[in-house]
Amino acid sequence: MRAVPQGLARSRREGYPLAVRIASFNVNSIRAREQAVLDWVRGAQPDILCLQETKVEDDDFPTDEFLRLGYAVAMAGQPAYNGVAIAARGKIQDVCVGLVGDPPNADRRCIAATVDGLRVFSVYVPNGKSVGSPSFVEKLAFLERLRRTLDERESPDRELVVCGDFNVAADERDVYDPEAYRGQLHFHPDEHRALRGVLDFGLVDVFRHFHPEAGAFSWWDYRALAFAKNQGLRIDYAFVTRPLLSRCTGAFIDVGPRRLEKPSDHAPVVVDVA
DNA sequence: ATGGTAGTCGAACTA
Repeated sequence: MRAVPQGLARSRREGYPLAVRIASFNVNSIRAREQAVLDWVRGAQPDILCLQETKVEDDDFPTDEFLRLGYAVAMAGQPAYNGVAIAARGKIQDVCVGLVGDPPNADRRCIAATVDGLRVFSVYVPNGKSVGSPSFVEKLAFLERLRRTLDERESPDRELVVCGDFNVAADERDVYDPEAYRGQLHFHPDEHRALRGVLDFGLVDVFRHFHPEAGAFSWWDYRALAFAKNQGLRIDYAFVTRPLLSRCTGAFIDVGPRRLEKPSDHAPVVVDVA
């Protein structure tokens, strides 16, 4: 009997490339959400899970709990704010924290790693606070540095997935009320330009590739009964290079966790690869 | 309703 994590046996198909389920989940505190996230992992069985807004220093991350489920974890955390991680059933290699051109002591908003030959990014783009604010300028600069990081370190000709909370709704279909949001935070032309800059590296929005219809959201404000009224935005994405897109078999947003008591304000995005 | 709720940290900040 070999000591192999359960998931690997499930993912490997003899004579075929690895079948992989990749997920991205802004958990809004991994400590507040620990049981909800672990329960979701047990049910959805992702092979690779990108986490955002873990809001915890690395020593306090529930690493052992993930290990018990068969996942290794690479993390880049800080106290109280931000924090990203990648949990995976496979071996996690070549971990890289931050972006090319980051200022010293930058917020922990990006971690990259290689899992079974697949390059994975978990990204938490700054919210931006309000259009034109210093934080908004930093949001645009972050997206530019992400593009620069991809240019300098990765290739659109190789299999790569960039997962995360981008805090930008890509087009009208991603906003419950596009006319009310036009020009506002999350739906501003400057944000769209910056997001397009990232995608122009050679990335495709996998969920949108499989679901062209409007009205699928990944985030709902905690306030004003936004979830009950389905007043949401789609701001969480899995972007993949063309070589990886050709192996993708489907994608979905799992609203289940958003219905629970004390949920994250985001729902996980899931991508399946043959 | 320039409000509303949630998380961190123990007042105010971020989202």
